[in-house]
Amino acid sequence: MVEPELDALSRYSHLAVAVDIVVFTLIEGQLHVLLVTRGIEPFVGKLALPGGFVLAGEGLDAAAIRELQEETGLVPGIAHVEQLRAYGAPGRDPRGHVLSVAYLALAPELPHPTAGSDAREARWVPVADALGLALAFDHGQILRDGLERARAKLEYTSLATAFCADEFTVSDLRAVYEAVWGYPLDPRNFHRKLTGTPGLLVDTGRTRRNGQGRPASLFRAGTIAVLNPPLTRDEGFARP
Amino acid sequence: MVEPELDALSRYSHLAVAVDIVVFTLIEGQLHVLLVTRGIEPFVGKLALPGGFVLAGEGLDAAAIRELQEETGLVPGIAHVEQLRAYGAPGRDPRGHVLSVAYLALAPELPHPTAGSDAREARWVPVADALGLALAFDHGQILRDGLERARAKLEYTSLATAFCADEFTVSDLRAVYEAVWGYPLDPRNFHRKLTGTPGLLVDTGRTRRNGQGRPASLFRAGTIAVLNPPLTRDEGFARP
DNA sequence: GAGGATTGTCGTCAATAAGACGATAATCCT
DNA sequence: AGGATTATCGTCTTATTGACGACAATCCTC
Repeated sequence: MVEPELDALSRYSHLAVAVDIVVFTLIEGQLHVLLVTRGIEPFVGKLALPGGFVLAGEGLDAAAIRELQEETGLVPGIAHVEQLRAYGAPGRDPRGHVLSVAYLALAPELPHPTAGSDAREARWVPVADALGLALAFDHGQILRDGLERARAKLEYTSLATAFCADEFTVSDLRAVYEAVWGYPLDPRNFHRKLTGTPGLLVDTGRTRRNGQGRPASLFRAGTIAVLNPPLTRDEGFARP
Repeated sequence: MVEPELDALSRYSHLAVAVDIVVFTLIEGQLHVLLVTRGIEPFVGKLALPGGFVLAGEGLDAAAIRELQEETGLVPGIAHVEQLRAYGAPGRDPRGHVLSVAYLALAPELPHPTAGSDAREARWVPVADALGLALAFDHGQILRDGLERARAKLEYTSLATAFCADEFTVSDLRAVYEAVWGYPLDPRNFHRKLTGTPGLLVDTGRTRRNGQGRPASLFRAGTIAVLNPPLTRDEGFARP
């Protein structure tokens, strides 16, 4: 195709660009996703992923982080944020052609679970429930893609630590895996694998009492971000 | 943020949206990427990835496939095409804010390697060379991301077959892995792994003579698209 | 404060898969 | 015919996993 003149760029600006964010966190051992109730058309009253339009001159990552902060009050640096992919089917927004760049964010359990800075109500919904709801736009698909990305990256990265506080126990980590993958793991083999990967966990030397049972050693994330060989999950066992 | 009125969508259309495609193919056992020489500003004369602006009402995948067809004459269905990710840093295009959705395409060796339908010259460049060139825009980064995606997906999918013709030998497949990963694999272990994964390859019963040596059995791709367990690559061995 | 319940950690054993590499098969070349 | 070349099968060793026993260190209850 022929490219535009220098000043004719706006001839090709027929798409609005938005970001939508799949924010996961763990609440009482259960995986939750942040959803907002839409206050305006289209899809008034329906649940949707938090998001909004990219502002002029704003980068995509910046827009995602800004929206995340507006919806949750999350300070950048606490959560892990990465781009998922772009969704641009022509009919996905009834108002017109809107391209959405979806992001995946993982956060530790937050002190204030809900804090909407604008009119929309935001709340944490168990992922198992959210998957059964009819979300606005193609947000159901985006949620499924985000969940699959999170599940896959737990296999071969240290991403699970993004769900944990600065210091955590091996059981904390295992709870993350069990919540995201949806089935229980053997505590002994999990412990062997995670502590046996050099550079993954750094032992603080201290322990933490969890109500009952023997106190667990406290770790913080090490420098290694890649698990090689990976921690394979049992395909076909994930709870929908 | 506050959302626009129904008819105010254009207030948020300040980005132009383009697609850029990383097309890989194998030519004489070497991995090549399709690059075009830019005919207009900015970056006149520089090499860039093929791509162009998304047309009004056009989906992203459709735009990528259209551009791919315009540049290479590739018929949809022959090549594997998947979205890579979106690139939207404000300064990546000197003309203004342009969001690019990058795609990765893998094609078997084509009869007509170069066929530009417009003024730009397109040609296959060995990836080893392309990585050392200063490409236009952030296309160097996109190329590196595309290469990493291809390398990673060979590990756990049957994607290598996308580089091969309809029928192929185990050696053909191994040549794909060696070209993409950049180092040699043991023919015996590779053969055992690939033929030992049920459902991955379907034996046609026929063989093919390759100049010298014993004729090789001809296979076609089976129904299994995921390798479990994966074929792990040797990290830190890849040739740049 | 003794015993049981609970949770964390270490160890053992068998099954599986991968890396190294010998050996044979089926072709081409000279 | 003999050597070179490529394909395929087999063997051995080692690394990793999955299943599960055993012990350690705490809490709870009587």
